[in-house]
Amino acid sequence: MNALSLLSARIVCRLVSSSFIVRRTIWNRSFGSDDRFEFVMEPYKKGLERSESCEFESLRCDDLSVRRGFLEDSKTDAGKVLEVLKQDGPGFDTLVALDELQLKVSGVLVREVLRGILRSINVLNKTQCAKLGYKFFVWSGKVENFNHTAGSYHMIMKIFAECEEFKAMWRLVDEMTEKGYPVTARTFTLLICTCGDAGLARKVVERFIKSKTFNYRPFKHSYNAILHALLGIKQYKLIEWVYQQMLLDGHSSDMLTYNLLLYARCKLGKLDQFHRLLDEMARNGFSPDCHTYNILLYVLGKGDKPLAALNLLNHMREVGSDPSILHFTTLINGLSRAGNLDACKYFFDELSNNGCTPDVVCYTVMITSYTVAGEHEKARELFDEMVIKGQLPNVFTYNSMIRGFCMVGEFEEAYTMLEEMESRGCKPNFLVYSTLVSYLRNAGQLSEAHKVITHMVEKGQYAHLVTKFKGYRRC
DNA sequence: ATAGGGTTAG
Repeated sequence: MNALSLLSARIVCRLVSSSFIVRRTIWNRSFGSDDRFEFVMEPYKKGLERSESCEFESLRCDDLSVRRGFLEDSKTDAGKVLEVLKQDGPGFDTLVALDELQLKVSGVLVREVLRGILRSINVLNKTQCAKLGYKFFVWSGKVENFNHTAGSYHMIMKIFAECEEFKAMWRLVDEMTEKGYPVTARTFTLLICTCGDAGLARKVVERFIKSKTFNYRPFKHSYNAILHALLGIKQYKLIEWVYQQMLLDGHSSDMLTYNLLLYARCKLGKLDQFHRLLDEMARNGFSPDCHTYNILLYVLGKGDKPLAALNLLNHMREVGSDPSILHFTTLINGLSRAGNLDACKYFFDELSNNGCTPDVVCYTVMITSYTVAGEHEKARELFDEMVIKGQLPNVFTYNSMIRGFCMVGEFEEAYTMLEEMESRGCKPNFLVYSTLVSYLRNAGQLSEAHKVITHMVEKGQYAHLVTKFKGYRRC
């Protein structure tokens, strides 16, 4: 019995049995809140304490403190540069002022300055940010004993992308090529992300495929590199097109190509084509590997076929490809999308019997499963449990919890969660704010929604994304 | 060494 025949077996089964459910240890809320805070802060502190706690290794300690000093100096210098750039305008010679700072220009300094500019971009200052960024980029590139890296090219390209200076991005790619910098998947991704229409995106792909300077390592050929980059930015439809180009160009698929295509087709929901490719793969003598199994588990989960998934897991063990925590997480995620919470719970309990330990991703997926199934209290319990077990919630976890509180209308608790993540050094991303704002708006709490946006902008974050809130109106 | 698991709401 192989995986392919298992998959085509249309076994529909829901595992609804409370006997599978092991009662979890529940966070004892009588712990003082300070205990809890300390507990959670611990892992974040670890990273900070490393340089202080190595007094017995004086050599390492010196290295680290020198390095830290250099980083801090670079940040201070970057601040000075940004101050100078702010004064740019008629009657102020920015380039002379930059020279007068007499700074030691380093890669770190350039990165910090460009990062600073990137952070400050908003709707109103785009043109100015692009101009200043480029002015600094050119200036620093001329400093003696300093050369830009491909990384700094990518940063200025990112600034141009945010400022919608697309032609300037292309000029930079030409410049990179002329000067012999490696044009990589990162360069490709930056360009493709700014393509509003499919036609333009195809042109970018064509240019990279034909390019003789495209550095597509570690992949065997540029097609796989491009397919992989497209998967990373969820451009599934383009993946199909690139795949067709690849075949027209006379390349044959390898294991990576098949897996990338399978992934794209399952994300597009094209299951017929998915199965066709799976058959073709088998015909060409390729056996499913751990990546393929992962995709298959997702498909079985999303198709609400827990029994078939169970069989596939057994099959994996038989062929010596033991399922890992990744496989269980993928499966639970799929089952959650199918709305089969009982099966999610079953496999979440089952993974420990398979030598796996749930990590932050797995807990987050399970918390999300409870949340979308409307079992917010269970989600809260699991959140507490993961903290006890030493798994550090991240921005995905917090977003899921915040969404849960919003769904049950507990906005005060959602704000508390937001404050908590901020105080623990977990920086909210745009999506976290977007979640809060959407739910507040839908609940008719417009002024509260506005407060969240103001809070976000005051934090100095994502000002350029304000217009991307759903139903945004200037008010 | 090199590819693999998780986000809105509509």
